[in-house]
Amino acid sequence: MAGATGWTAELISARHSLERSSTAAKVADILRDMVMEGRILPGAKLAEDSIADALQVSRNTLREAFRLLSHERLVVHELNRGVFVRVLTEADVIDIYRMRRALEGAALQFWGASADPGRAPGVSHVRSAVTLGVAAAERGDWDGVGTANMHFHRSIAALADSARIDEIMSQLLAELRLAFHVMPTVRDFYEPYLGDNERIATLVEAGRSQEAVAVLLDYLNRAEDQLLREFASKAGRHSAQADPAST
Amino acid sequence: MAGATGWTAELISARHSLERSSTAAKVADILRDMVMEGRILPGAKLAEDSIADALQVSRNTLREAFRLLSHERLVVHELNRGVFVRVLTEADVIDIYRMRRALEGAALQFWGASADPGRAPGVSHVRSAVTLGVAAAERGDWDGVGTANMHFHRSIAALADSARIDEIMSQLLAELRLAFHVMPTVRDFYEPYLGDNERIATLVEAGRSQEAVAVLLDYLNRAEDQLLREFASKAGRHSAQADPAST
DNA sequence: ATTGCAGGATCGTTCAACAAACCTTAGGCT
DNA sequence: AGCCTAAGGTTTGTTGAACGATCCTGCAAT
Repeated sequence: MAGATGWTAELISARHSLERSSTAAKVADILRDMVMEGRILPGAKLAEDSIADALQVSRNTLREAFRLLSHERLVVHELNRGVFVRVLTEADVIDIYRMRRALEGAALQFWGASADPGRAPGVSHVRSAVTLGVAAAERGDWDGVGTANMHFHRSIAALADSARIDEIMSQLLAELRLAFHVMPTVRDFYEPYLGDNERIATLVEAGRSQEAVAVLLDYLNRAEDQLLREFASKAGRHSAQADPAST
Repeated sequence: MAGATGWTAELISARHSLERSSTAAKVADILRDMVMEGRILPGAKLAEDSIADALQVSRNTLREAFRLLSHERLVVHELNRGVFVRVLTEADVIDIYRMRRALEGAALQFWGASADPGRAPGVSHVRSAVTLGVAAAERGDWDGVGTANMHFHRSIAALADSARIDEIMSQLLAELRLAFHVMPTVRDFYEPYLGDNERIATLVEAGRSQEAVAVLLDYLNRAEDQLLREFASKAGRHSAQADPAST
């Protein structure tokens, strides 16, 4: 680009590529991607032998990768039975949204109030996530809207400026993606909330954090309800033929 | 139907007693206790060979135990260098207290408001933690006061009634115990806060959650400051001659 | 329809081995 | 002396094989 400074910046951004990582971490990366993309569905068993064979790693290393993923709650480990892709229950969804209310709400209320321009960088990230989502919606890219929505909520939590909160937040959103597999189409899920995000961003920029919290909590309530409704309807569909009384 | 369901319910409550655990988990338990009691100090290296030899387990299972502990942030794993007992930095303390403000504050504000007796159980736990602390203080058991204080804050977070929040909270308090090793005596740390806990409990019982949040946040500020001061004085003692600018 | 009992499959754990990365130490150079 | 380099020993990362323990499946028996 410009010159010498462009060099170093480029190098820094490429630094992660030479951050060595154990093969267990790489294996975990591969499996995580497949789970998140829905190529391995919740409830599926991850057999040690077949996966170790397919990836050409030893069972011991694969087991270390499993530990990493179970720590992220993407898989569950049952003693002597193996590991399975996590199946979210209604209780999980309720719990996750309860935590989101706590983290995002607190971030907005305690740290979103600083209206002075000195702490604007965090707020500007919120705004850019909103515009990103609007742009994606305008070109009909509902997958992009979903990604932007995640950015939005992560930027809300990031107002607290805490590495731990950021990490937990990413983990919660990753978990939720397991639940999104029950959604028939992502559009129905994300479309209603574009306006909410915009309103929250505006309120934060105006320093009216109390009102922003109110909108956020209302948003979380509706999103949670929608997910739970989808869960209930799916459960109904499944137990219909599992009912043994009709033989 | 009434009789049969009573049976199974009782069985479910006793189910945990036959929950077997892997040897890796047992090894992690042993090491966790030693770290928490200060028998292994922060910064110490946990060599695989010697520990595996002492505990009579294979290196592989020991490494699985290490994963568990590093997930709890009690040890850190450096690639090709080994695992070390976590050394908390000032930045860590700041971050942990930021998270505590978010979780405990949100729990108190969003879920502590329910003054109806129907949701009293959670509030009663807060109260009993307070009386436990007072009793310990009266008999001079300052270790007991510390334990009661942890119970108190865990019961505050438990108002949210979320398994995830409970887990994170326990983890944060466990991490903080690593920092407490810098405190000369625990009494100086806990004594000033007995009154705060009592006041918070009373406010919660009265349904005045907004005021309770204020007291709690003030408490967290002071506790954080005290810890950071202790950190600074210790660092000063260590690097006194490393700073050539001041005379 | 439930119970009891093989047989096979999978997991938990150990062991021994080797390559790779790290740390220490001894020389060699200016 | 002080600094760089190279050799050697030590510890970690990963593998492959092995064996007991546990779980699952199918079939026979009541």
